[in-house]
This record gives sequence, C-alpha cells and structure tokens, in this order.
Amino acid sequence: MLLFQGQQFVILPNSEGSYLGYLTRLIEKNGGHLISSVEDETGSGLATIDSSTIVLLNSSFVDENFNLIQENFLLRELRPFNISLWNFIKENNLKCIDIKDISIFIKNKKFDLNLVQLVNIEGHSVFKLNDGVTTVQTIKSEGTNNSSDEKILESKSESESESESESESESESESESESESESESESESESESESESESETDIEIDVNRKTKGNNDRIVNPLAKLARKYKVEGDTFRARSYNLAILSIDKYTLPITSGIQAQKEIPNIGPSIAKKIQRILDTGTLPGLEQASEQFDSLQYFSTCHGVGSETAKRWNSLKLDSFKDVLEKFPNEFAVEWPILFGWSYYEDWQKKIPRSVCAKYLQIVEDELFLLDPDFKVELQGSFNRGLPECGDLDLLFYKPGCDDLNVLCRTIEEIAIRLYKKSFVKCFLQLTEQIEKVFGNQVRERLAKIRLTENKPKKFNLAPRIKKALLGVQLQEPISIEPHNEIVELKDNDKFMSLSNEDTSKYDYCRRMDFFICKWSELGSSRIHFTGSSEYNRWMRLKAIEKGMKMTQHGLFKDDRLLESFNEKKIFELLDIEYVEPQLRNQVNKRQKK
DNA sequence: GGGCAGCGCAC
DNA sequence: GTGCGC
DNA sequence: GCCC
Repeated sequence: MLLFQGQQFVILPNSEGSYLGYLTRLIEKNGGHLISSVEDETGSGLATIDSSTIVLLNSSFVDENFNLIQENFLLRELRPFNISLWNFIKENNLKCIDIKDISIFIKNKKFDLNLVQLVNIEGHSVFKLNDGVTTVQTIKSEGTNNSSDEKILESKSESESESESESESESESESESESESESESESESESESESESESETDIEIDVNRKTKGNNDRIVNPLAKLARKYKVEGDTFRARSYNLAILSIDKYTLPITSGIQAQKEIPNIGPSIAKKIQRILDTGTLPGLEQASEQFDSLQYFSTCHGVGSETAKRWNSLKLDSFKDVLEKFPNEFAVEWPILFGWSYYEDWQKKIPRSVCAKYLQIVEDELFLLDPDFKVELQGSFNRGLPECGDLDLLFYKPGCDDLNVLCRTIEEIAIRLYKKSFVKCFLQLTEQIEKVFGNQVRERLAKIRLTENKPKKFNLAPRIKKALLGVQLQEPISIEPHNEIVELKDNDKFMSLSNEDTSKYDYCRRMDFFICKWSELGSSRIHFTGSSEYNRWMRLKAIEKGMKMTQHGLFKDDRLLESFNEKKIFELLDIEYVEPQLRNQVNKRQKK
C-alpha cells in the first residue's frame, strides 16, 4: 500500500517550480492523486475536488502559527476559475496543510494528519473590503510592453489579521512542548526591535516570533548572539547565526542533539552545533549575561541612524553612556557628522514599523507632487512593501522616467521633489545636503546644532554634494494614525530626551518615518527593481548565482566580462541566471546553499 | 584559508 | 581607505 | 560563524 493511496491533493497557488515539481512527483510516486490546478481553464479541477481533498499551501502563505497569511497575494496568483476553487475550499472547510509537511509524512512513512498542524484559513474572506483602505501595488511585469508599467489600484485591503503578541497559545498542539512553555519565558525577556526591516538587520528575522515550538528555546540564545556580533561589527559571524536560525525555523522536526542539527540542518557547523547541545543540556549559553552590559551600550548607540558599530565601540570604550555624555566630552563628533543629530532626534520614531496601509498614503503624497512636477515620471514603492510584508521598516521609493537615461534629469527631479515636499512640511529632514537643499534646510541643521550649543565657535560650513542619486529623508504624514501596536523599541535615555523630535502625540500626526528616494535609468529599470525590492539576503543569493556563472550583478545590470548582458528586463535577468522568476513576495525567504 | 554582494556618499 | 547605509 |  502506497503512502498516499486514494488521497487527493490540490496545490495552491498553482505556480510551477522545481521544488514543486519535486513534491508533485513525490506525491504521485506514493500513490496520491493531484488535482491539476495549473493550466486548467476548463474548470475540471473544480469538478473533481471533493470535501476529502487535502489542500497543500505554499509555505510562503503560512505563518508560524499555522495561519494563512497574505491571502490577497495568494488570490492574485490564482486564475479566475481557481477563485471558485478557493471559495469551494473555504465553504467546505477543506483541510489545509503547509506543503512542506509532505516531507513529514514521507519521513514517518505514514500519512496521518495528526502528525502535522492544519493551517487555519478562517478569518479571511475573499475580496474583503474593510475600512476602505486601498493598497497601491505595483505590477512588475516586464518587457517591452510599456503599458505594463502602469500601476493598478487594488481595492483589496491587506489581511491585517496577523495581530501580534497575544497568540501564545498554539504551542500545546505541538504534542510535547508544554513542559517548557514557562522555562522559555525567563530565557528571553526582551523582544527585539528590528525584525524585518533589512535596513537594520542583515537578515530579516522576526525575533518576536510567537511560536514557542521545540526549537525556539534554541533559537533565542542564538539570536542574542547574532545581535551581539552585529553590534560589534562582526557582520559575517552575525550573518552566519542568522542563517542558522532561519534554517532551524524551516526544520520541522524537533532538535534533540547538536550532532543531529549539524548533520541535518544547513548552515549549522561545529561551533553552533556545540552551542545547541549546550542549550539542550543547560537551557542557556554561558557568557550571554555577562556580555550584556557592553551589548546594551553598543545597541543603544548603534540604533541611532549614522552610528555604526565602529562609532558605538569607540564611544563605549571611552566610557560614554549617552549621547549627551558624548556631546559634553567630545562635541566634535556631532559637528562633523551632523546627520547623527537627526538620528538622535528621531531615535524612537524611526524604530517604529509602518503598517502597509499607511505606506500607501505616503506614496500617494509623493506621487501627487511628482505628477505636478513631471507627469511622465514614475515612482514605485520597493523594499519590504513590495515584498508584501504587513509592515515595513522604512519606505523605499524608486523614481524613473520612461525613455530617460539622463542622470542629471533624474537627480535633479528627486532633489526638487524632496525640496517641494519639505516646503509642504511632509519632509522633515534631509540626511545629505546639496546646494539647493542647504538653502531651505541649512537653518534647520544649524538649529539642531544650536540646540547642543555647537554653533558659537564655528559658523558651520557644510559639505555640499553637486547632485544626489539618492535622498535619505525623514517624512511625516499630517494626519493622526490609528493605534499601532509596535514592537518594543530601544528607548532614548532620559538624559538624551531633550533632543528628541519623536512624536509623542499621535492624535495629529503620524510618527516620523524614514523614506529613501532612489533613481534609476530607464534602461536599468529591471535590475534596479530587483535590487531595491530585495530582500538584501535575496540579492546576495542572486549575486552569488551570478558569480557562479562568471557574471556580476548589480543594480545597474547583469554583466559578463564587464559587458552588459541585460538591465531592463527583469525576467530576462532571472533567465540568464537560470533562476526561475519569482514574484517579489516570495523573495523574503532565504535561498541558501543546501547541505548534502 | 579565502570568500562571504556591490555600490553611493561623506570624510 | 574607512565608516555607514542602501 | 559557515561553506567550499
């Protein structure tokens, strides 16, 4: 008797892919029947589906709590007739599981739904239209077809249902995890601020993860180490830990020994294996607590925009413990690096996550202004927004103009837009200066310098860039925000609060947000979109692929021997790299080297 | 033991 | 070249 | 830190 004999499955969404192909072959080899949902315009999938059919969901649409996420993206990938399929699934309450759980059945040589966790698809309704929020989403189809560069407005609002922080309760279904459900709470008291804003962390990790699965107690100390190495500037080591964590997260079986982990999980080598064993034995790692004072100091400083690990280490070794302290003893630190003053001023606001629905409002304001300046210009939200994350760390805007490769035009346009928006009080601060920007914003910098009494002896002469290819800004929406449950942030010390411009009263304005303007030549649209959409880890992976093929990939294109192969057509770049094209929302996951 | 993405901007 | 950020 |  074959494993899946007599069992019917349907895979959603219906995209092809090598991994998917592998799984389908696996299922069929084991006697399972797959309803074809791909390329099936006849609706026969709907005809053959029945209430015992198991729905296999792509892992990207399942969160750690086994809830369906990003249903709107799922729907977008379904063809029209498959929407009815989806509705059938919901109406008849078909059992849904994460597709990767297929491997659990194979491993256990048993098809038993009790081995896995069913995915909850409740709470999502097809085409729900709540609170009238419309989300602007850019369609990224590429090629010579210019009309595909238009934006469309979707009237689907985001599935906001992933409310954070209260769902601690699903772990008991993990069959053996109850016993440690309290022991982990002591090991990890602080929740981290930076989760998926790739501007802050190299790798996007949700440190506030809610699952308290078996492997979580292992992950938390490792995450601490990753953060420790990150603030110390050891980025490669920090990245290694983060990759290990992501691999552990993907590993669905319980980890019972360090050796096992090293053998079966990629990105775990001898050192981490040893630490895992230590955690399993003692529940923690030695040295995590002692190091924490230095860690706190480094983290405190480097959370500020413009302060990196080197500066943080220097200040820490000088026994400075607050920005005010730095100011009193080494005032020059701020006079030279004036952008740090704004990092200090917006220290708290800039750590707060931006909900998707709010992102669209920010885009709208820039879009409106851009249209007045030059209706042919385009602007798109890139970054984590484009990857469909429910909240973003900052806003990445890519500007371009069809047919225009003139850097001067492009540079001048973002500068002009930023200045106009500054005059409208939308832009709150610039983090670089040009001659034009200095005219409107210079006084504001001087005001900040005066605030720390640094203007008397030096009538500051700023360095002015001739032009800017990117603009780093602080922006603020002139409207109140809805209650925003934000992650815990690092708070400014009382000593340092006098500089703060962070928003205390959200009844009138949103928080100040970080917004970045980037430009790209029309001929480089595809490679720029890949670059700015990220994630940074995805970029790394792709660029490694390029290296393997003797090519080089940058935001300006794909090159071989310094000859441009492709830069305009996004899909062509994937093709040339032998990578299957994936939509932006699937570029959150890390593609990594596999352990053989 | 070398590589780990590659670039822009300020200094 | 270094530091920082994207 | 890990991978080759």
